[in-house]
Amino acid sequence: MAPRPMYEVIRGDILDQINTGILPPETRLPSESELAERYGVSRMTVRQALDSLNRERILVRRRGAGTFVSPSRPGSRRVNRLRPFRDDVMGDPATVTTAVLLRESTAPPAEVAEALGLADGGRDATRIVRLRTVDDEPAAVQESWVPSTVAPGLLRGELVEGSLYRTLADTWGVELSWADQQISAASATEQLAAWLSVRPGDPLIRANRTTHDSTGRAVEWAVSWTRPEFPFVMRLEA
Amino acid sequence: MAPRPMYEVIRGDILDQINTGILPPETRLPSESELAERYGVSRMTVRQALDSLNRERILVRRRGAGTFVSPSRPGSRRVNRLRPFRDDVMGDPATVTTAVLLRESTAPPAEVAEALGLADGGRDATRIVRLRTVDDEPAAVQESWVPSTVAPGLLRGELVEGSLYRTLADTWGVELSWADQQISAASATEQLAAWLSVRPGDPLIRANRTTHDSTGRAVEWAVSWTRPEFPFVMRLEA
DNA sequence: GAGTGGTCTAGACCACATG
DNA sequence: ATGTGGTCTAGACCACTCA
Repeated sequence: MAPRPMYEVIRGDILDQINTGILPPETRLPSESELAERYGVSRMTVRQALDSLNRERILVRRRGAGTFVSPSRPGSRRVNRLRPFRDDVMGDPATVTTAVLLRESTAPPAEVAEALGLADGGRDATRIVRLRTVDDEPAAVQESWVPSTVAPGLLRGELVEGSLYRTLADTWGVELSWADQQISAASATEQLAAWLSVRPGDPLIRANRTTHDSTGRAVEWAVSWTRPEFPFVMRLEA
Repeated sequence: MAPRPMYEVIRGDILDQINTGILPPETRLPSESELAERYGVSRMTVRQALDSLNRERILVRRRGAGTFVSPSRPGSRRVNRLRPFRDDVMGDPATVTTAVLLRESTAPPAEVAEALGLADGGRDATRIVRLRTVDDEPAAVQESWVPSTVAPGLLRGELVEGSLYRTLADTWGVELSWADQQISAASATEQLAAWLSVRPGDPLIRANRTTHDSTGRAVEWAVSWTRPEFPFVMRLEA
């Protein structure tokens, strides 16, 4: 028993036809009335499917003219989302690995302590430096700071699938909610160059962010250096 | 005559009541049937209003329970927006200037033509290279390609306040809608270094994007090089 | 003028949450 | 058991685009 609603079936059919190239970009779809007849449903049901695809910009609707496949390229992944590293990687990598380069418990530098809102008391935090590889290619080095008050014992336990976000959620019940992120550029230091298999001085994408949970508490401060071959992809909306 | 659709009227009423505090967070709204009766419309029309507010997370709907005002106040500022350069600059710069370094009409390279969806016919485009300064400091070089079919005559006219987006909107009625953007890093070439007052080889933020209008048509392909002192800031949501 | 999408109706049956 | 939202119908009139 999987009685999917008809509008989801129709939606899925259209999506398949777009992804397989049966419906190339700019193609006009059959009219609402024709689709309704073809599926044996009412026009309102067809509209539920078309409207949802229209809202996601996969289809473009023009009154009086018809419904068309959006001319945009299929790089349709949305990346302005807060989520684990591996979900942000473009394409379909076979393997995404994590190597922990360093893990220690220490007082964070002033800049980090301030971003995390750590007062004079309890300014202890866990620092984790990881190397992420994509298809055996070194892609990024990530340095994360998590206050001890958020995740006591993070120093010792295993990371769930190498993901700090998964670990915070599964082990400490931290509900990640939002992050403020800055993206810039930097030259590779000797150390970074060695880890990332580039030459010292080569350009890297530098990002830092402060991550908050659903209560608004800062739970992580992180900085990362990523090779330019692995750009940050995002969609901007008007 | 302002024949606004009824579902927009209902939507606006509810939004007003939320914003004025008449409907505080977590409050339950009247049921669909009751709202339908109150407004003298059918239930499907009420659903159009409630569904749209639900998609924006302003309302939360629970089957069998009711429709509620979302418990969290929406974050005040959205940052992942498509907008003119000066609106993206951090802080409160006194001056943001634009110098046009180059403007020509030519056939774009294959990569650009493909991104813009230009077929063999009519592959003419206008190329504009601009230097943006913030408080007299060179901040970014932007190179834009706009198909001649989108903005014929762009080669000659003035740019509205130095903004290509404003110009496209005001002069050609182009409604910008969304852009897919990639952010990476690159070393400054001799030319870029001279324009941006950095040394050749210094790291720069490299971004490229394809901008679409409300019909889904690609209207601009752009690449920019920005000094690391002017990072890209964004908010990530879970 | 013919066809399209945008809006709307007045019903219906269902799955689900709550008392 | 009652009421809620989720899905769906078989019509209708309108504004708009395009030939």
